[in-house]
Amino acid sequence: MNITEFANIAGVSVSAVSRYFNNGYLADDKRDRIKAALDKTGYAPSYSARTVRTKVTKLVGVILPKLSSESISRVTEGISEVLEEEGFELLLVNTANDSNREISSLDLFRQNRVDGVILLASVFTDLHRSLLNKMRIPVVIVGQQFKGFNCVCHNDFGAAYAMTKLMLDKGAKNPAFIGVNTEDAAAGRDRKLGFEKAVNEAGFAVDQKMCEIAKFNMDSGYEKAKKMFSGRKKPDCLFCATDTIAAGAMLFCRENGIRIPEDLMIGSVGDSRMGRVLYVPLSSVHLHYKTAGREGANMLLSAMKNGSDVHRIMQLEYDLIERESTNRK
Amino acid sequence: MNITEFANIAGVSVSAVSRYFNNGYLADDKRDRIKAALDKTGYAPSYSARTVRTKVTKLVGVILPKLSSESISRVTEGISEVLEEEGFELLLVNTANDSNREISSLDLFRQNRVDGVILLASVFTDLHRSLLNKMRIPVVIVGQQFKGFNCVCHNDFGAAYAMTKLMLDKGAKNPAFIGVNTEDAAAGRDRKLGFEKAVNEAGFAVDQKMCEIAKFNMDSGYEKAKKMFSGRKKPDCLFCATDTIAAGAMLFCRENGIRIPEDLMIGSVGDSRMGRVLYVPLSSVHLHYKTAGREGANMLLSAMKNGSDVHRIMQLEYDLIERESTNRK
DNA sequence: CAGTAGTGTGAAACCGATACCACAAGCAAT
DNA sequence: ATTGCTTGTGGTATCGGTTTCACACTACTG
Repeated sequence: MNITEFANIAGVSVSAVSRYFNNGYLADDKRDRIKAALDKTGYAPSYSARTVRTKVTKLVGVILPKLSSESISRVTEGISEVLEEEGFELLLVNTANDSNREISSLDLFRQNRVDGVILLASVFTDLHRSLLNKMRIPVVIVGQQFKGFNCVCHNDFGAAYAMTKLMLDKGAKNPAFIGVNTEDAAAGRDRKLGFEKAVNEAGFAVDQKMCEIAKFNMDSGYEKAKKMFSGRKKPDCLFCATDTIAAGAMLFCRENGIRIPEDLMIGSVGDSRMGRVLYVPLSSVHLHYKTAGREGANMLLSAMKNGSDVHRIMQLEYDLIERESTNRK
Repeated sequence: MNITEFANIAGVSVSAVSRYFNNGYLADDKRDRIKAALDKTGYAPSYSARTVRTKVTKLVGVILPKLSSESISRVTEGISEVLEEEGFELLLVNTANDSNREISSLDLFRQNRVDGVILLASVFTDLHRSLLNKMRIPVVIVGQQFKGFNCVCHNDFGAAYAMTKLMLDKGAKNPAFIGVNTEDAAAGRDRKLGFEKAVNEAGFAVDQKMCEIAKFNMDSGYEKAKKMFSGRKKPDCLFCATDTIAAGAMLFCRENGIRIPEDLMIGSVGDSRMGRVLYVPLSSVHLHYKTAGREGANMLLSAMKNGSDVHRIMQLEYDLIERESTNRK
């Protein structure tokens, strides 16, 4: 059923039906007739036909590296809360950490498929920059700081610094580090830098032999902890870039009789739900993921409304959460 | 830029451009000219215009109750893997456990917005049934069994039965239960029934005073465990409908000196990542969430292709995972 | 009472694509 | 020589809406 057929059934003109769904220049009797016919037929106008004319899709593209991650799904939840409130729907693309997929979906969105894009990516390249510059619709990047674009990010540096400092203040002398790929500027590079700054400020030199790079999963955390403890020098505090990595490292400690926090303090970033219930409750740094999603969505909304070319960067702060794993003395 | 303008720039007819993007009846020289013009102009055809004519959106609507749940995000990941492979994109609606939102988004999808729908809902009502019957596009339900519709579900009954039986076989005599709302036929009702069957088979009567209904979160699990242990009769084994609830219950046990598994065995369903690293590693039942997503997507794909009216129900099996929390004797 | 602002109307143009059409050329099989 | 099949072609109708337009009718305002 299309608008013409429906208009005939309702006994009004096509224009009247269109006006019914849009502005209000319509007499009450026609409004009633249309409402009645609507109940009877269940007619609903076609989104795509409308979009052809208006160029408005009421869709926002969300590009993310994976779905089954607590931090990412919290961000997404924040995004969806705000956007659904405003009548937008989410076109989700899971790139599975594949950079090509990121590029190709940005390219897809470049067409009149969505009104705006929210991008959660971990690694940004020049290719990203040139593609993002070509976008004719607003884009907001969440979780990373990428100069010249709208961003909502966390204070990853500060978070890592604060957690490392906490452990050093408690008397640790041999700090160790398990991070992630430093091409990831937020979770990789900045958290490493924050760790290093705290170590240096405490009067120590960063021993790169005590620094490992892991993947974003538990097994990798386990393996890196194993490697670290196989050396001669034993660390007495360990900073992990994510809770998941820390959980893996803890697993190794438990199996090998390394007591936490007596022999080794452990702290990380992310404050995931599991932290509370680990065999030693994990000190972590809470990042406001959901807020980041909400703010990113708000930023996008205002960019879509005003079409402004001004780019804003918003950095969210953190909360240090102390639990048993750093509770020495 | 539209197809006409682009065709002029490329020096070919509008039809030629359309054919370039669709079927292949096109001479090589024109193909080359179009390719060159494409590089120069960056033209891309409009999806909505195409959809008006073809009625194909290449979009699948996914309705889910929340995003930040490990099981749901694993299902979604499975869905996205299969559908993106086939060139479909996901239109995600997060209903935040709001049944009205479920209804309204089904209604939205009823229009020509998507080619098919995957529905992850926990509670099904008659309203759902009537609305689903009105859908003119294929729908697949994942995680629940709803007669008369395409479903991919888990053996929730069997999973709960197996876990409870495991604990009873180890000698437990006072089984307790913390479940979820039984309006949720899968995680609520079936897991309760599975528990009850195992208890009855072991020669005990189910004591409804030892059965609590919790929400899907850790704090709720904690509270219900507290309530349960405040009574005179103390359970010696506890089945929880989800790992998260079990984790909350464990938290209570730890705080109150209840030893696991010596005083209380605990087992649950879901096999989430945290189970391995809880202070007592948690026995659980692995459900194939990601596979459910993949199979649901496959089912939808074939329904969209064949437009078949035959409804299939696929039930996935489970794997019992034994860890410390049930390791008595 | 003229002027004008606001409300209301349906026909027709328009949005940007694809499907259909009639027709042509090349080639192999009858 | 005729036929049938495949490949290739551009013009145009069509998809299902919205926006524009010219015009009509009221209700104020000065």
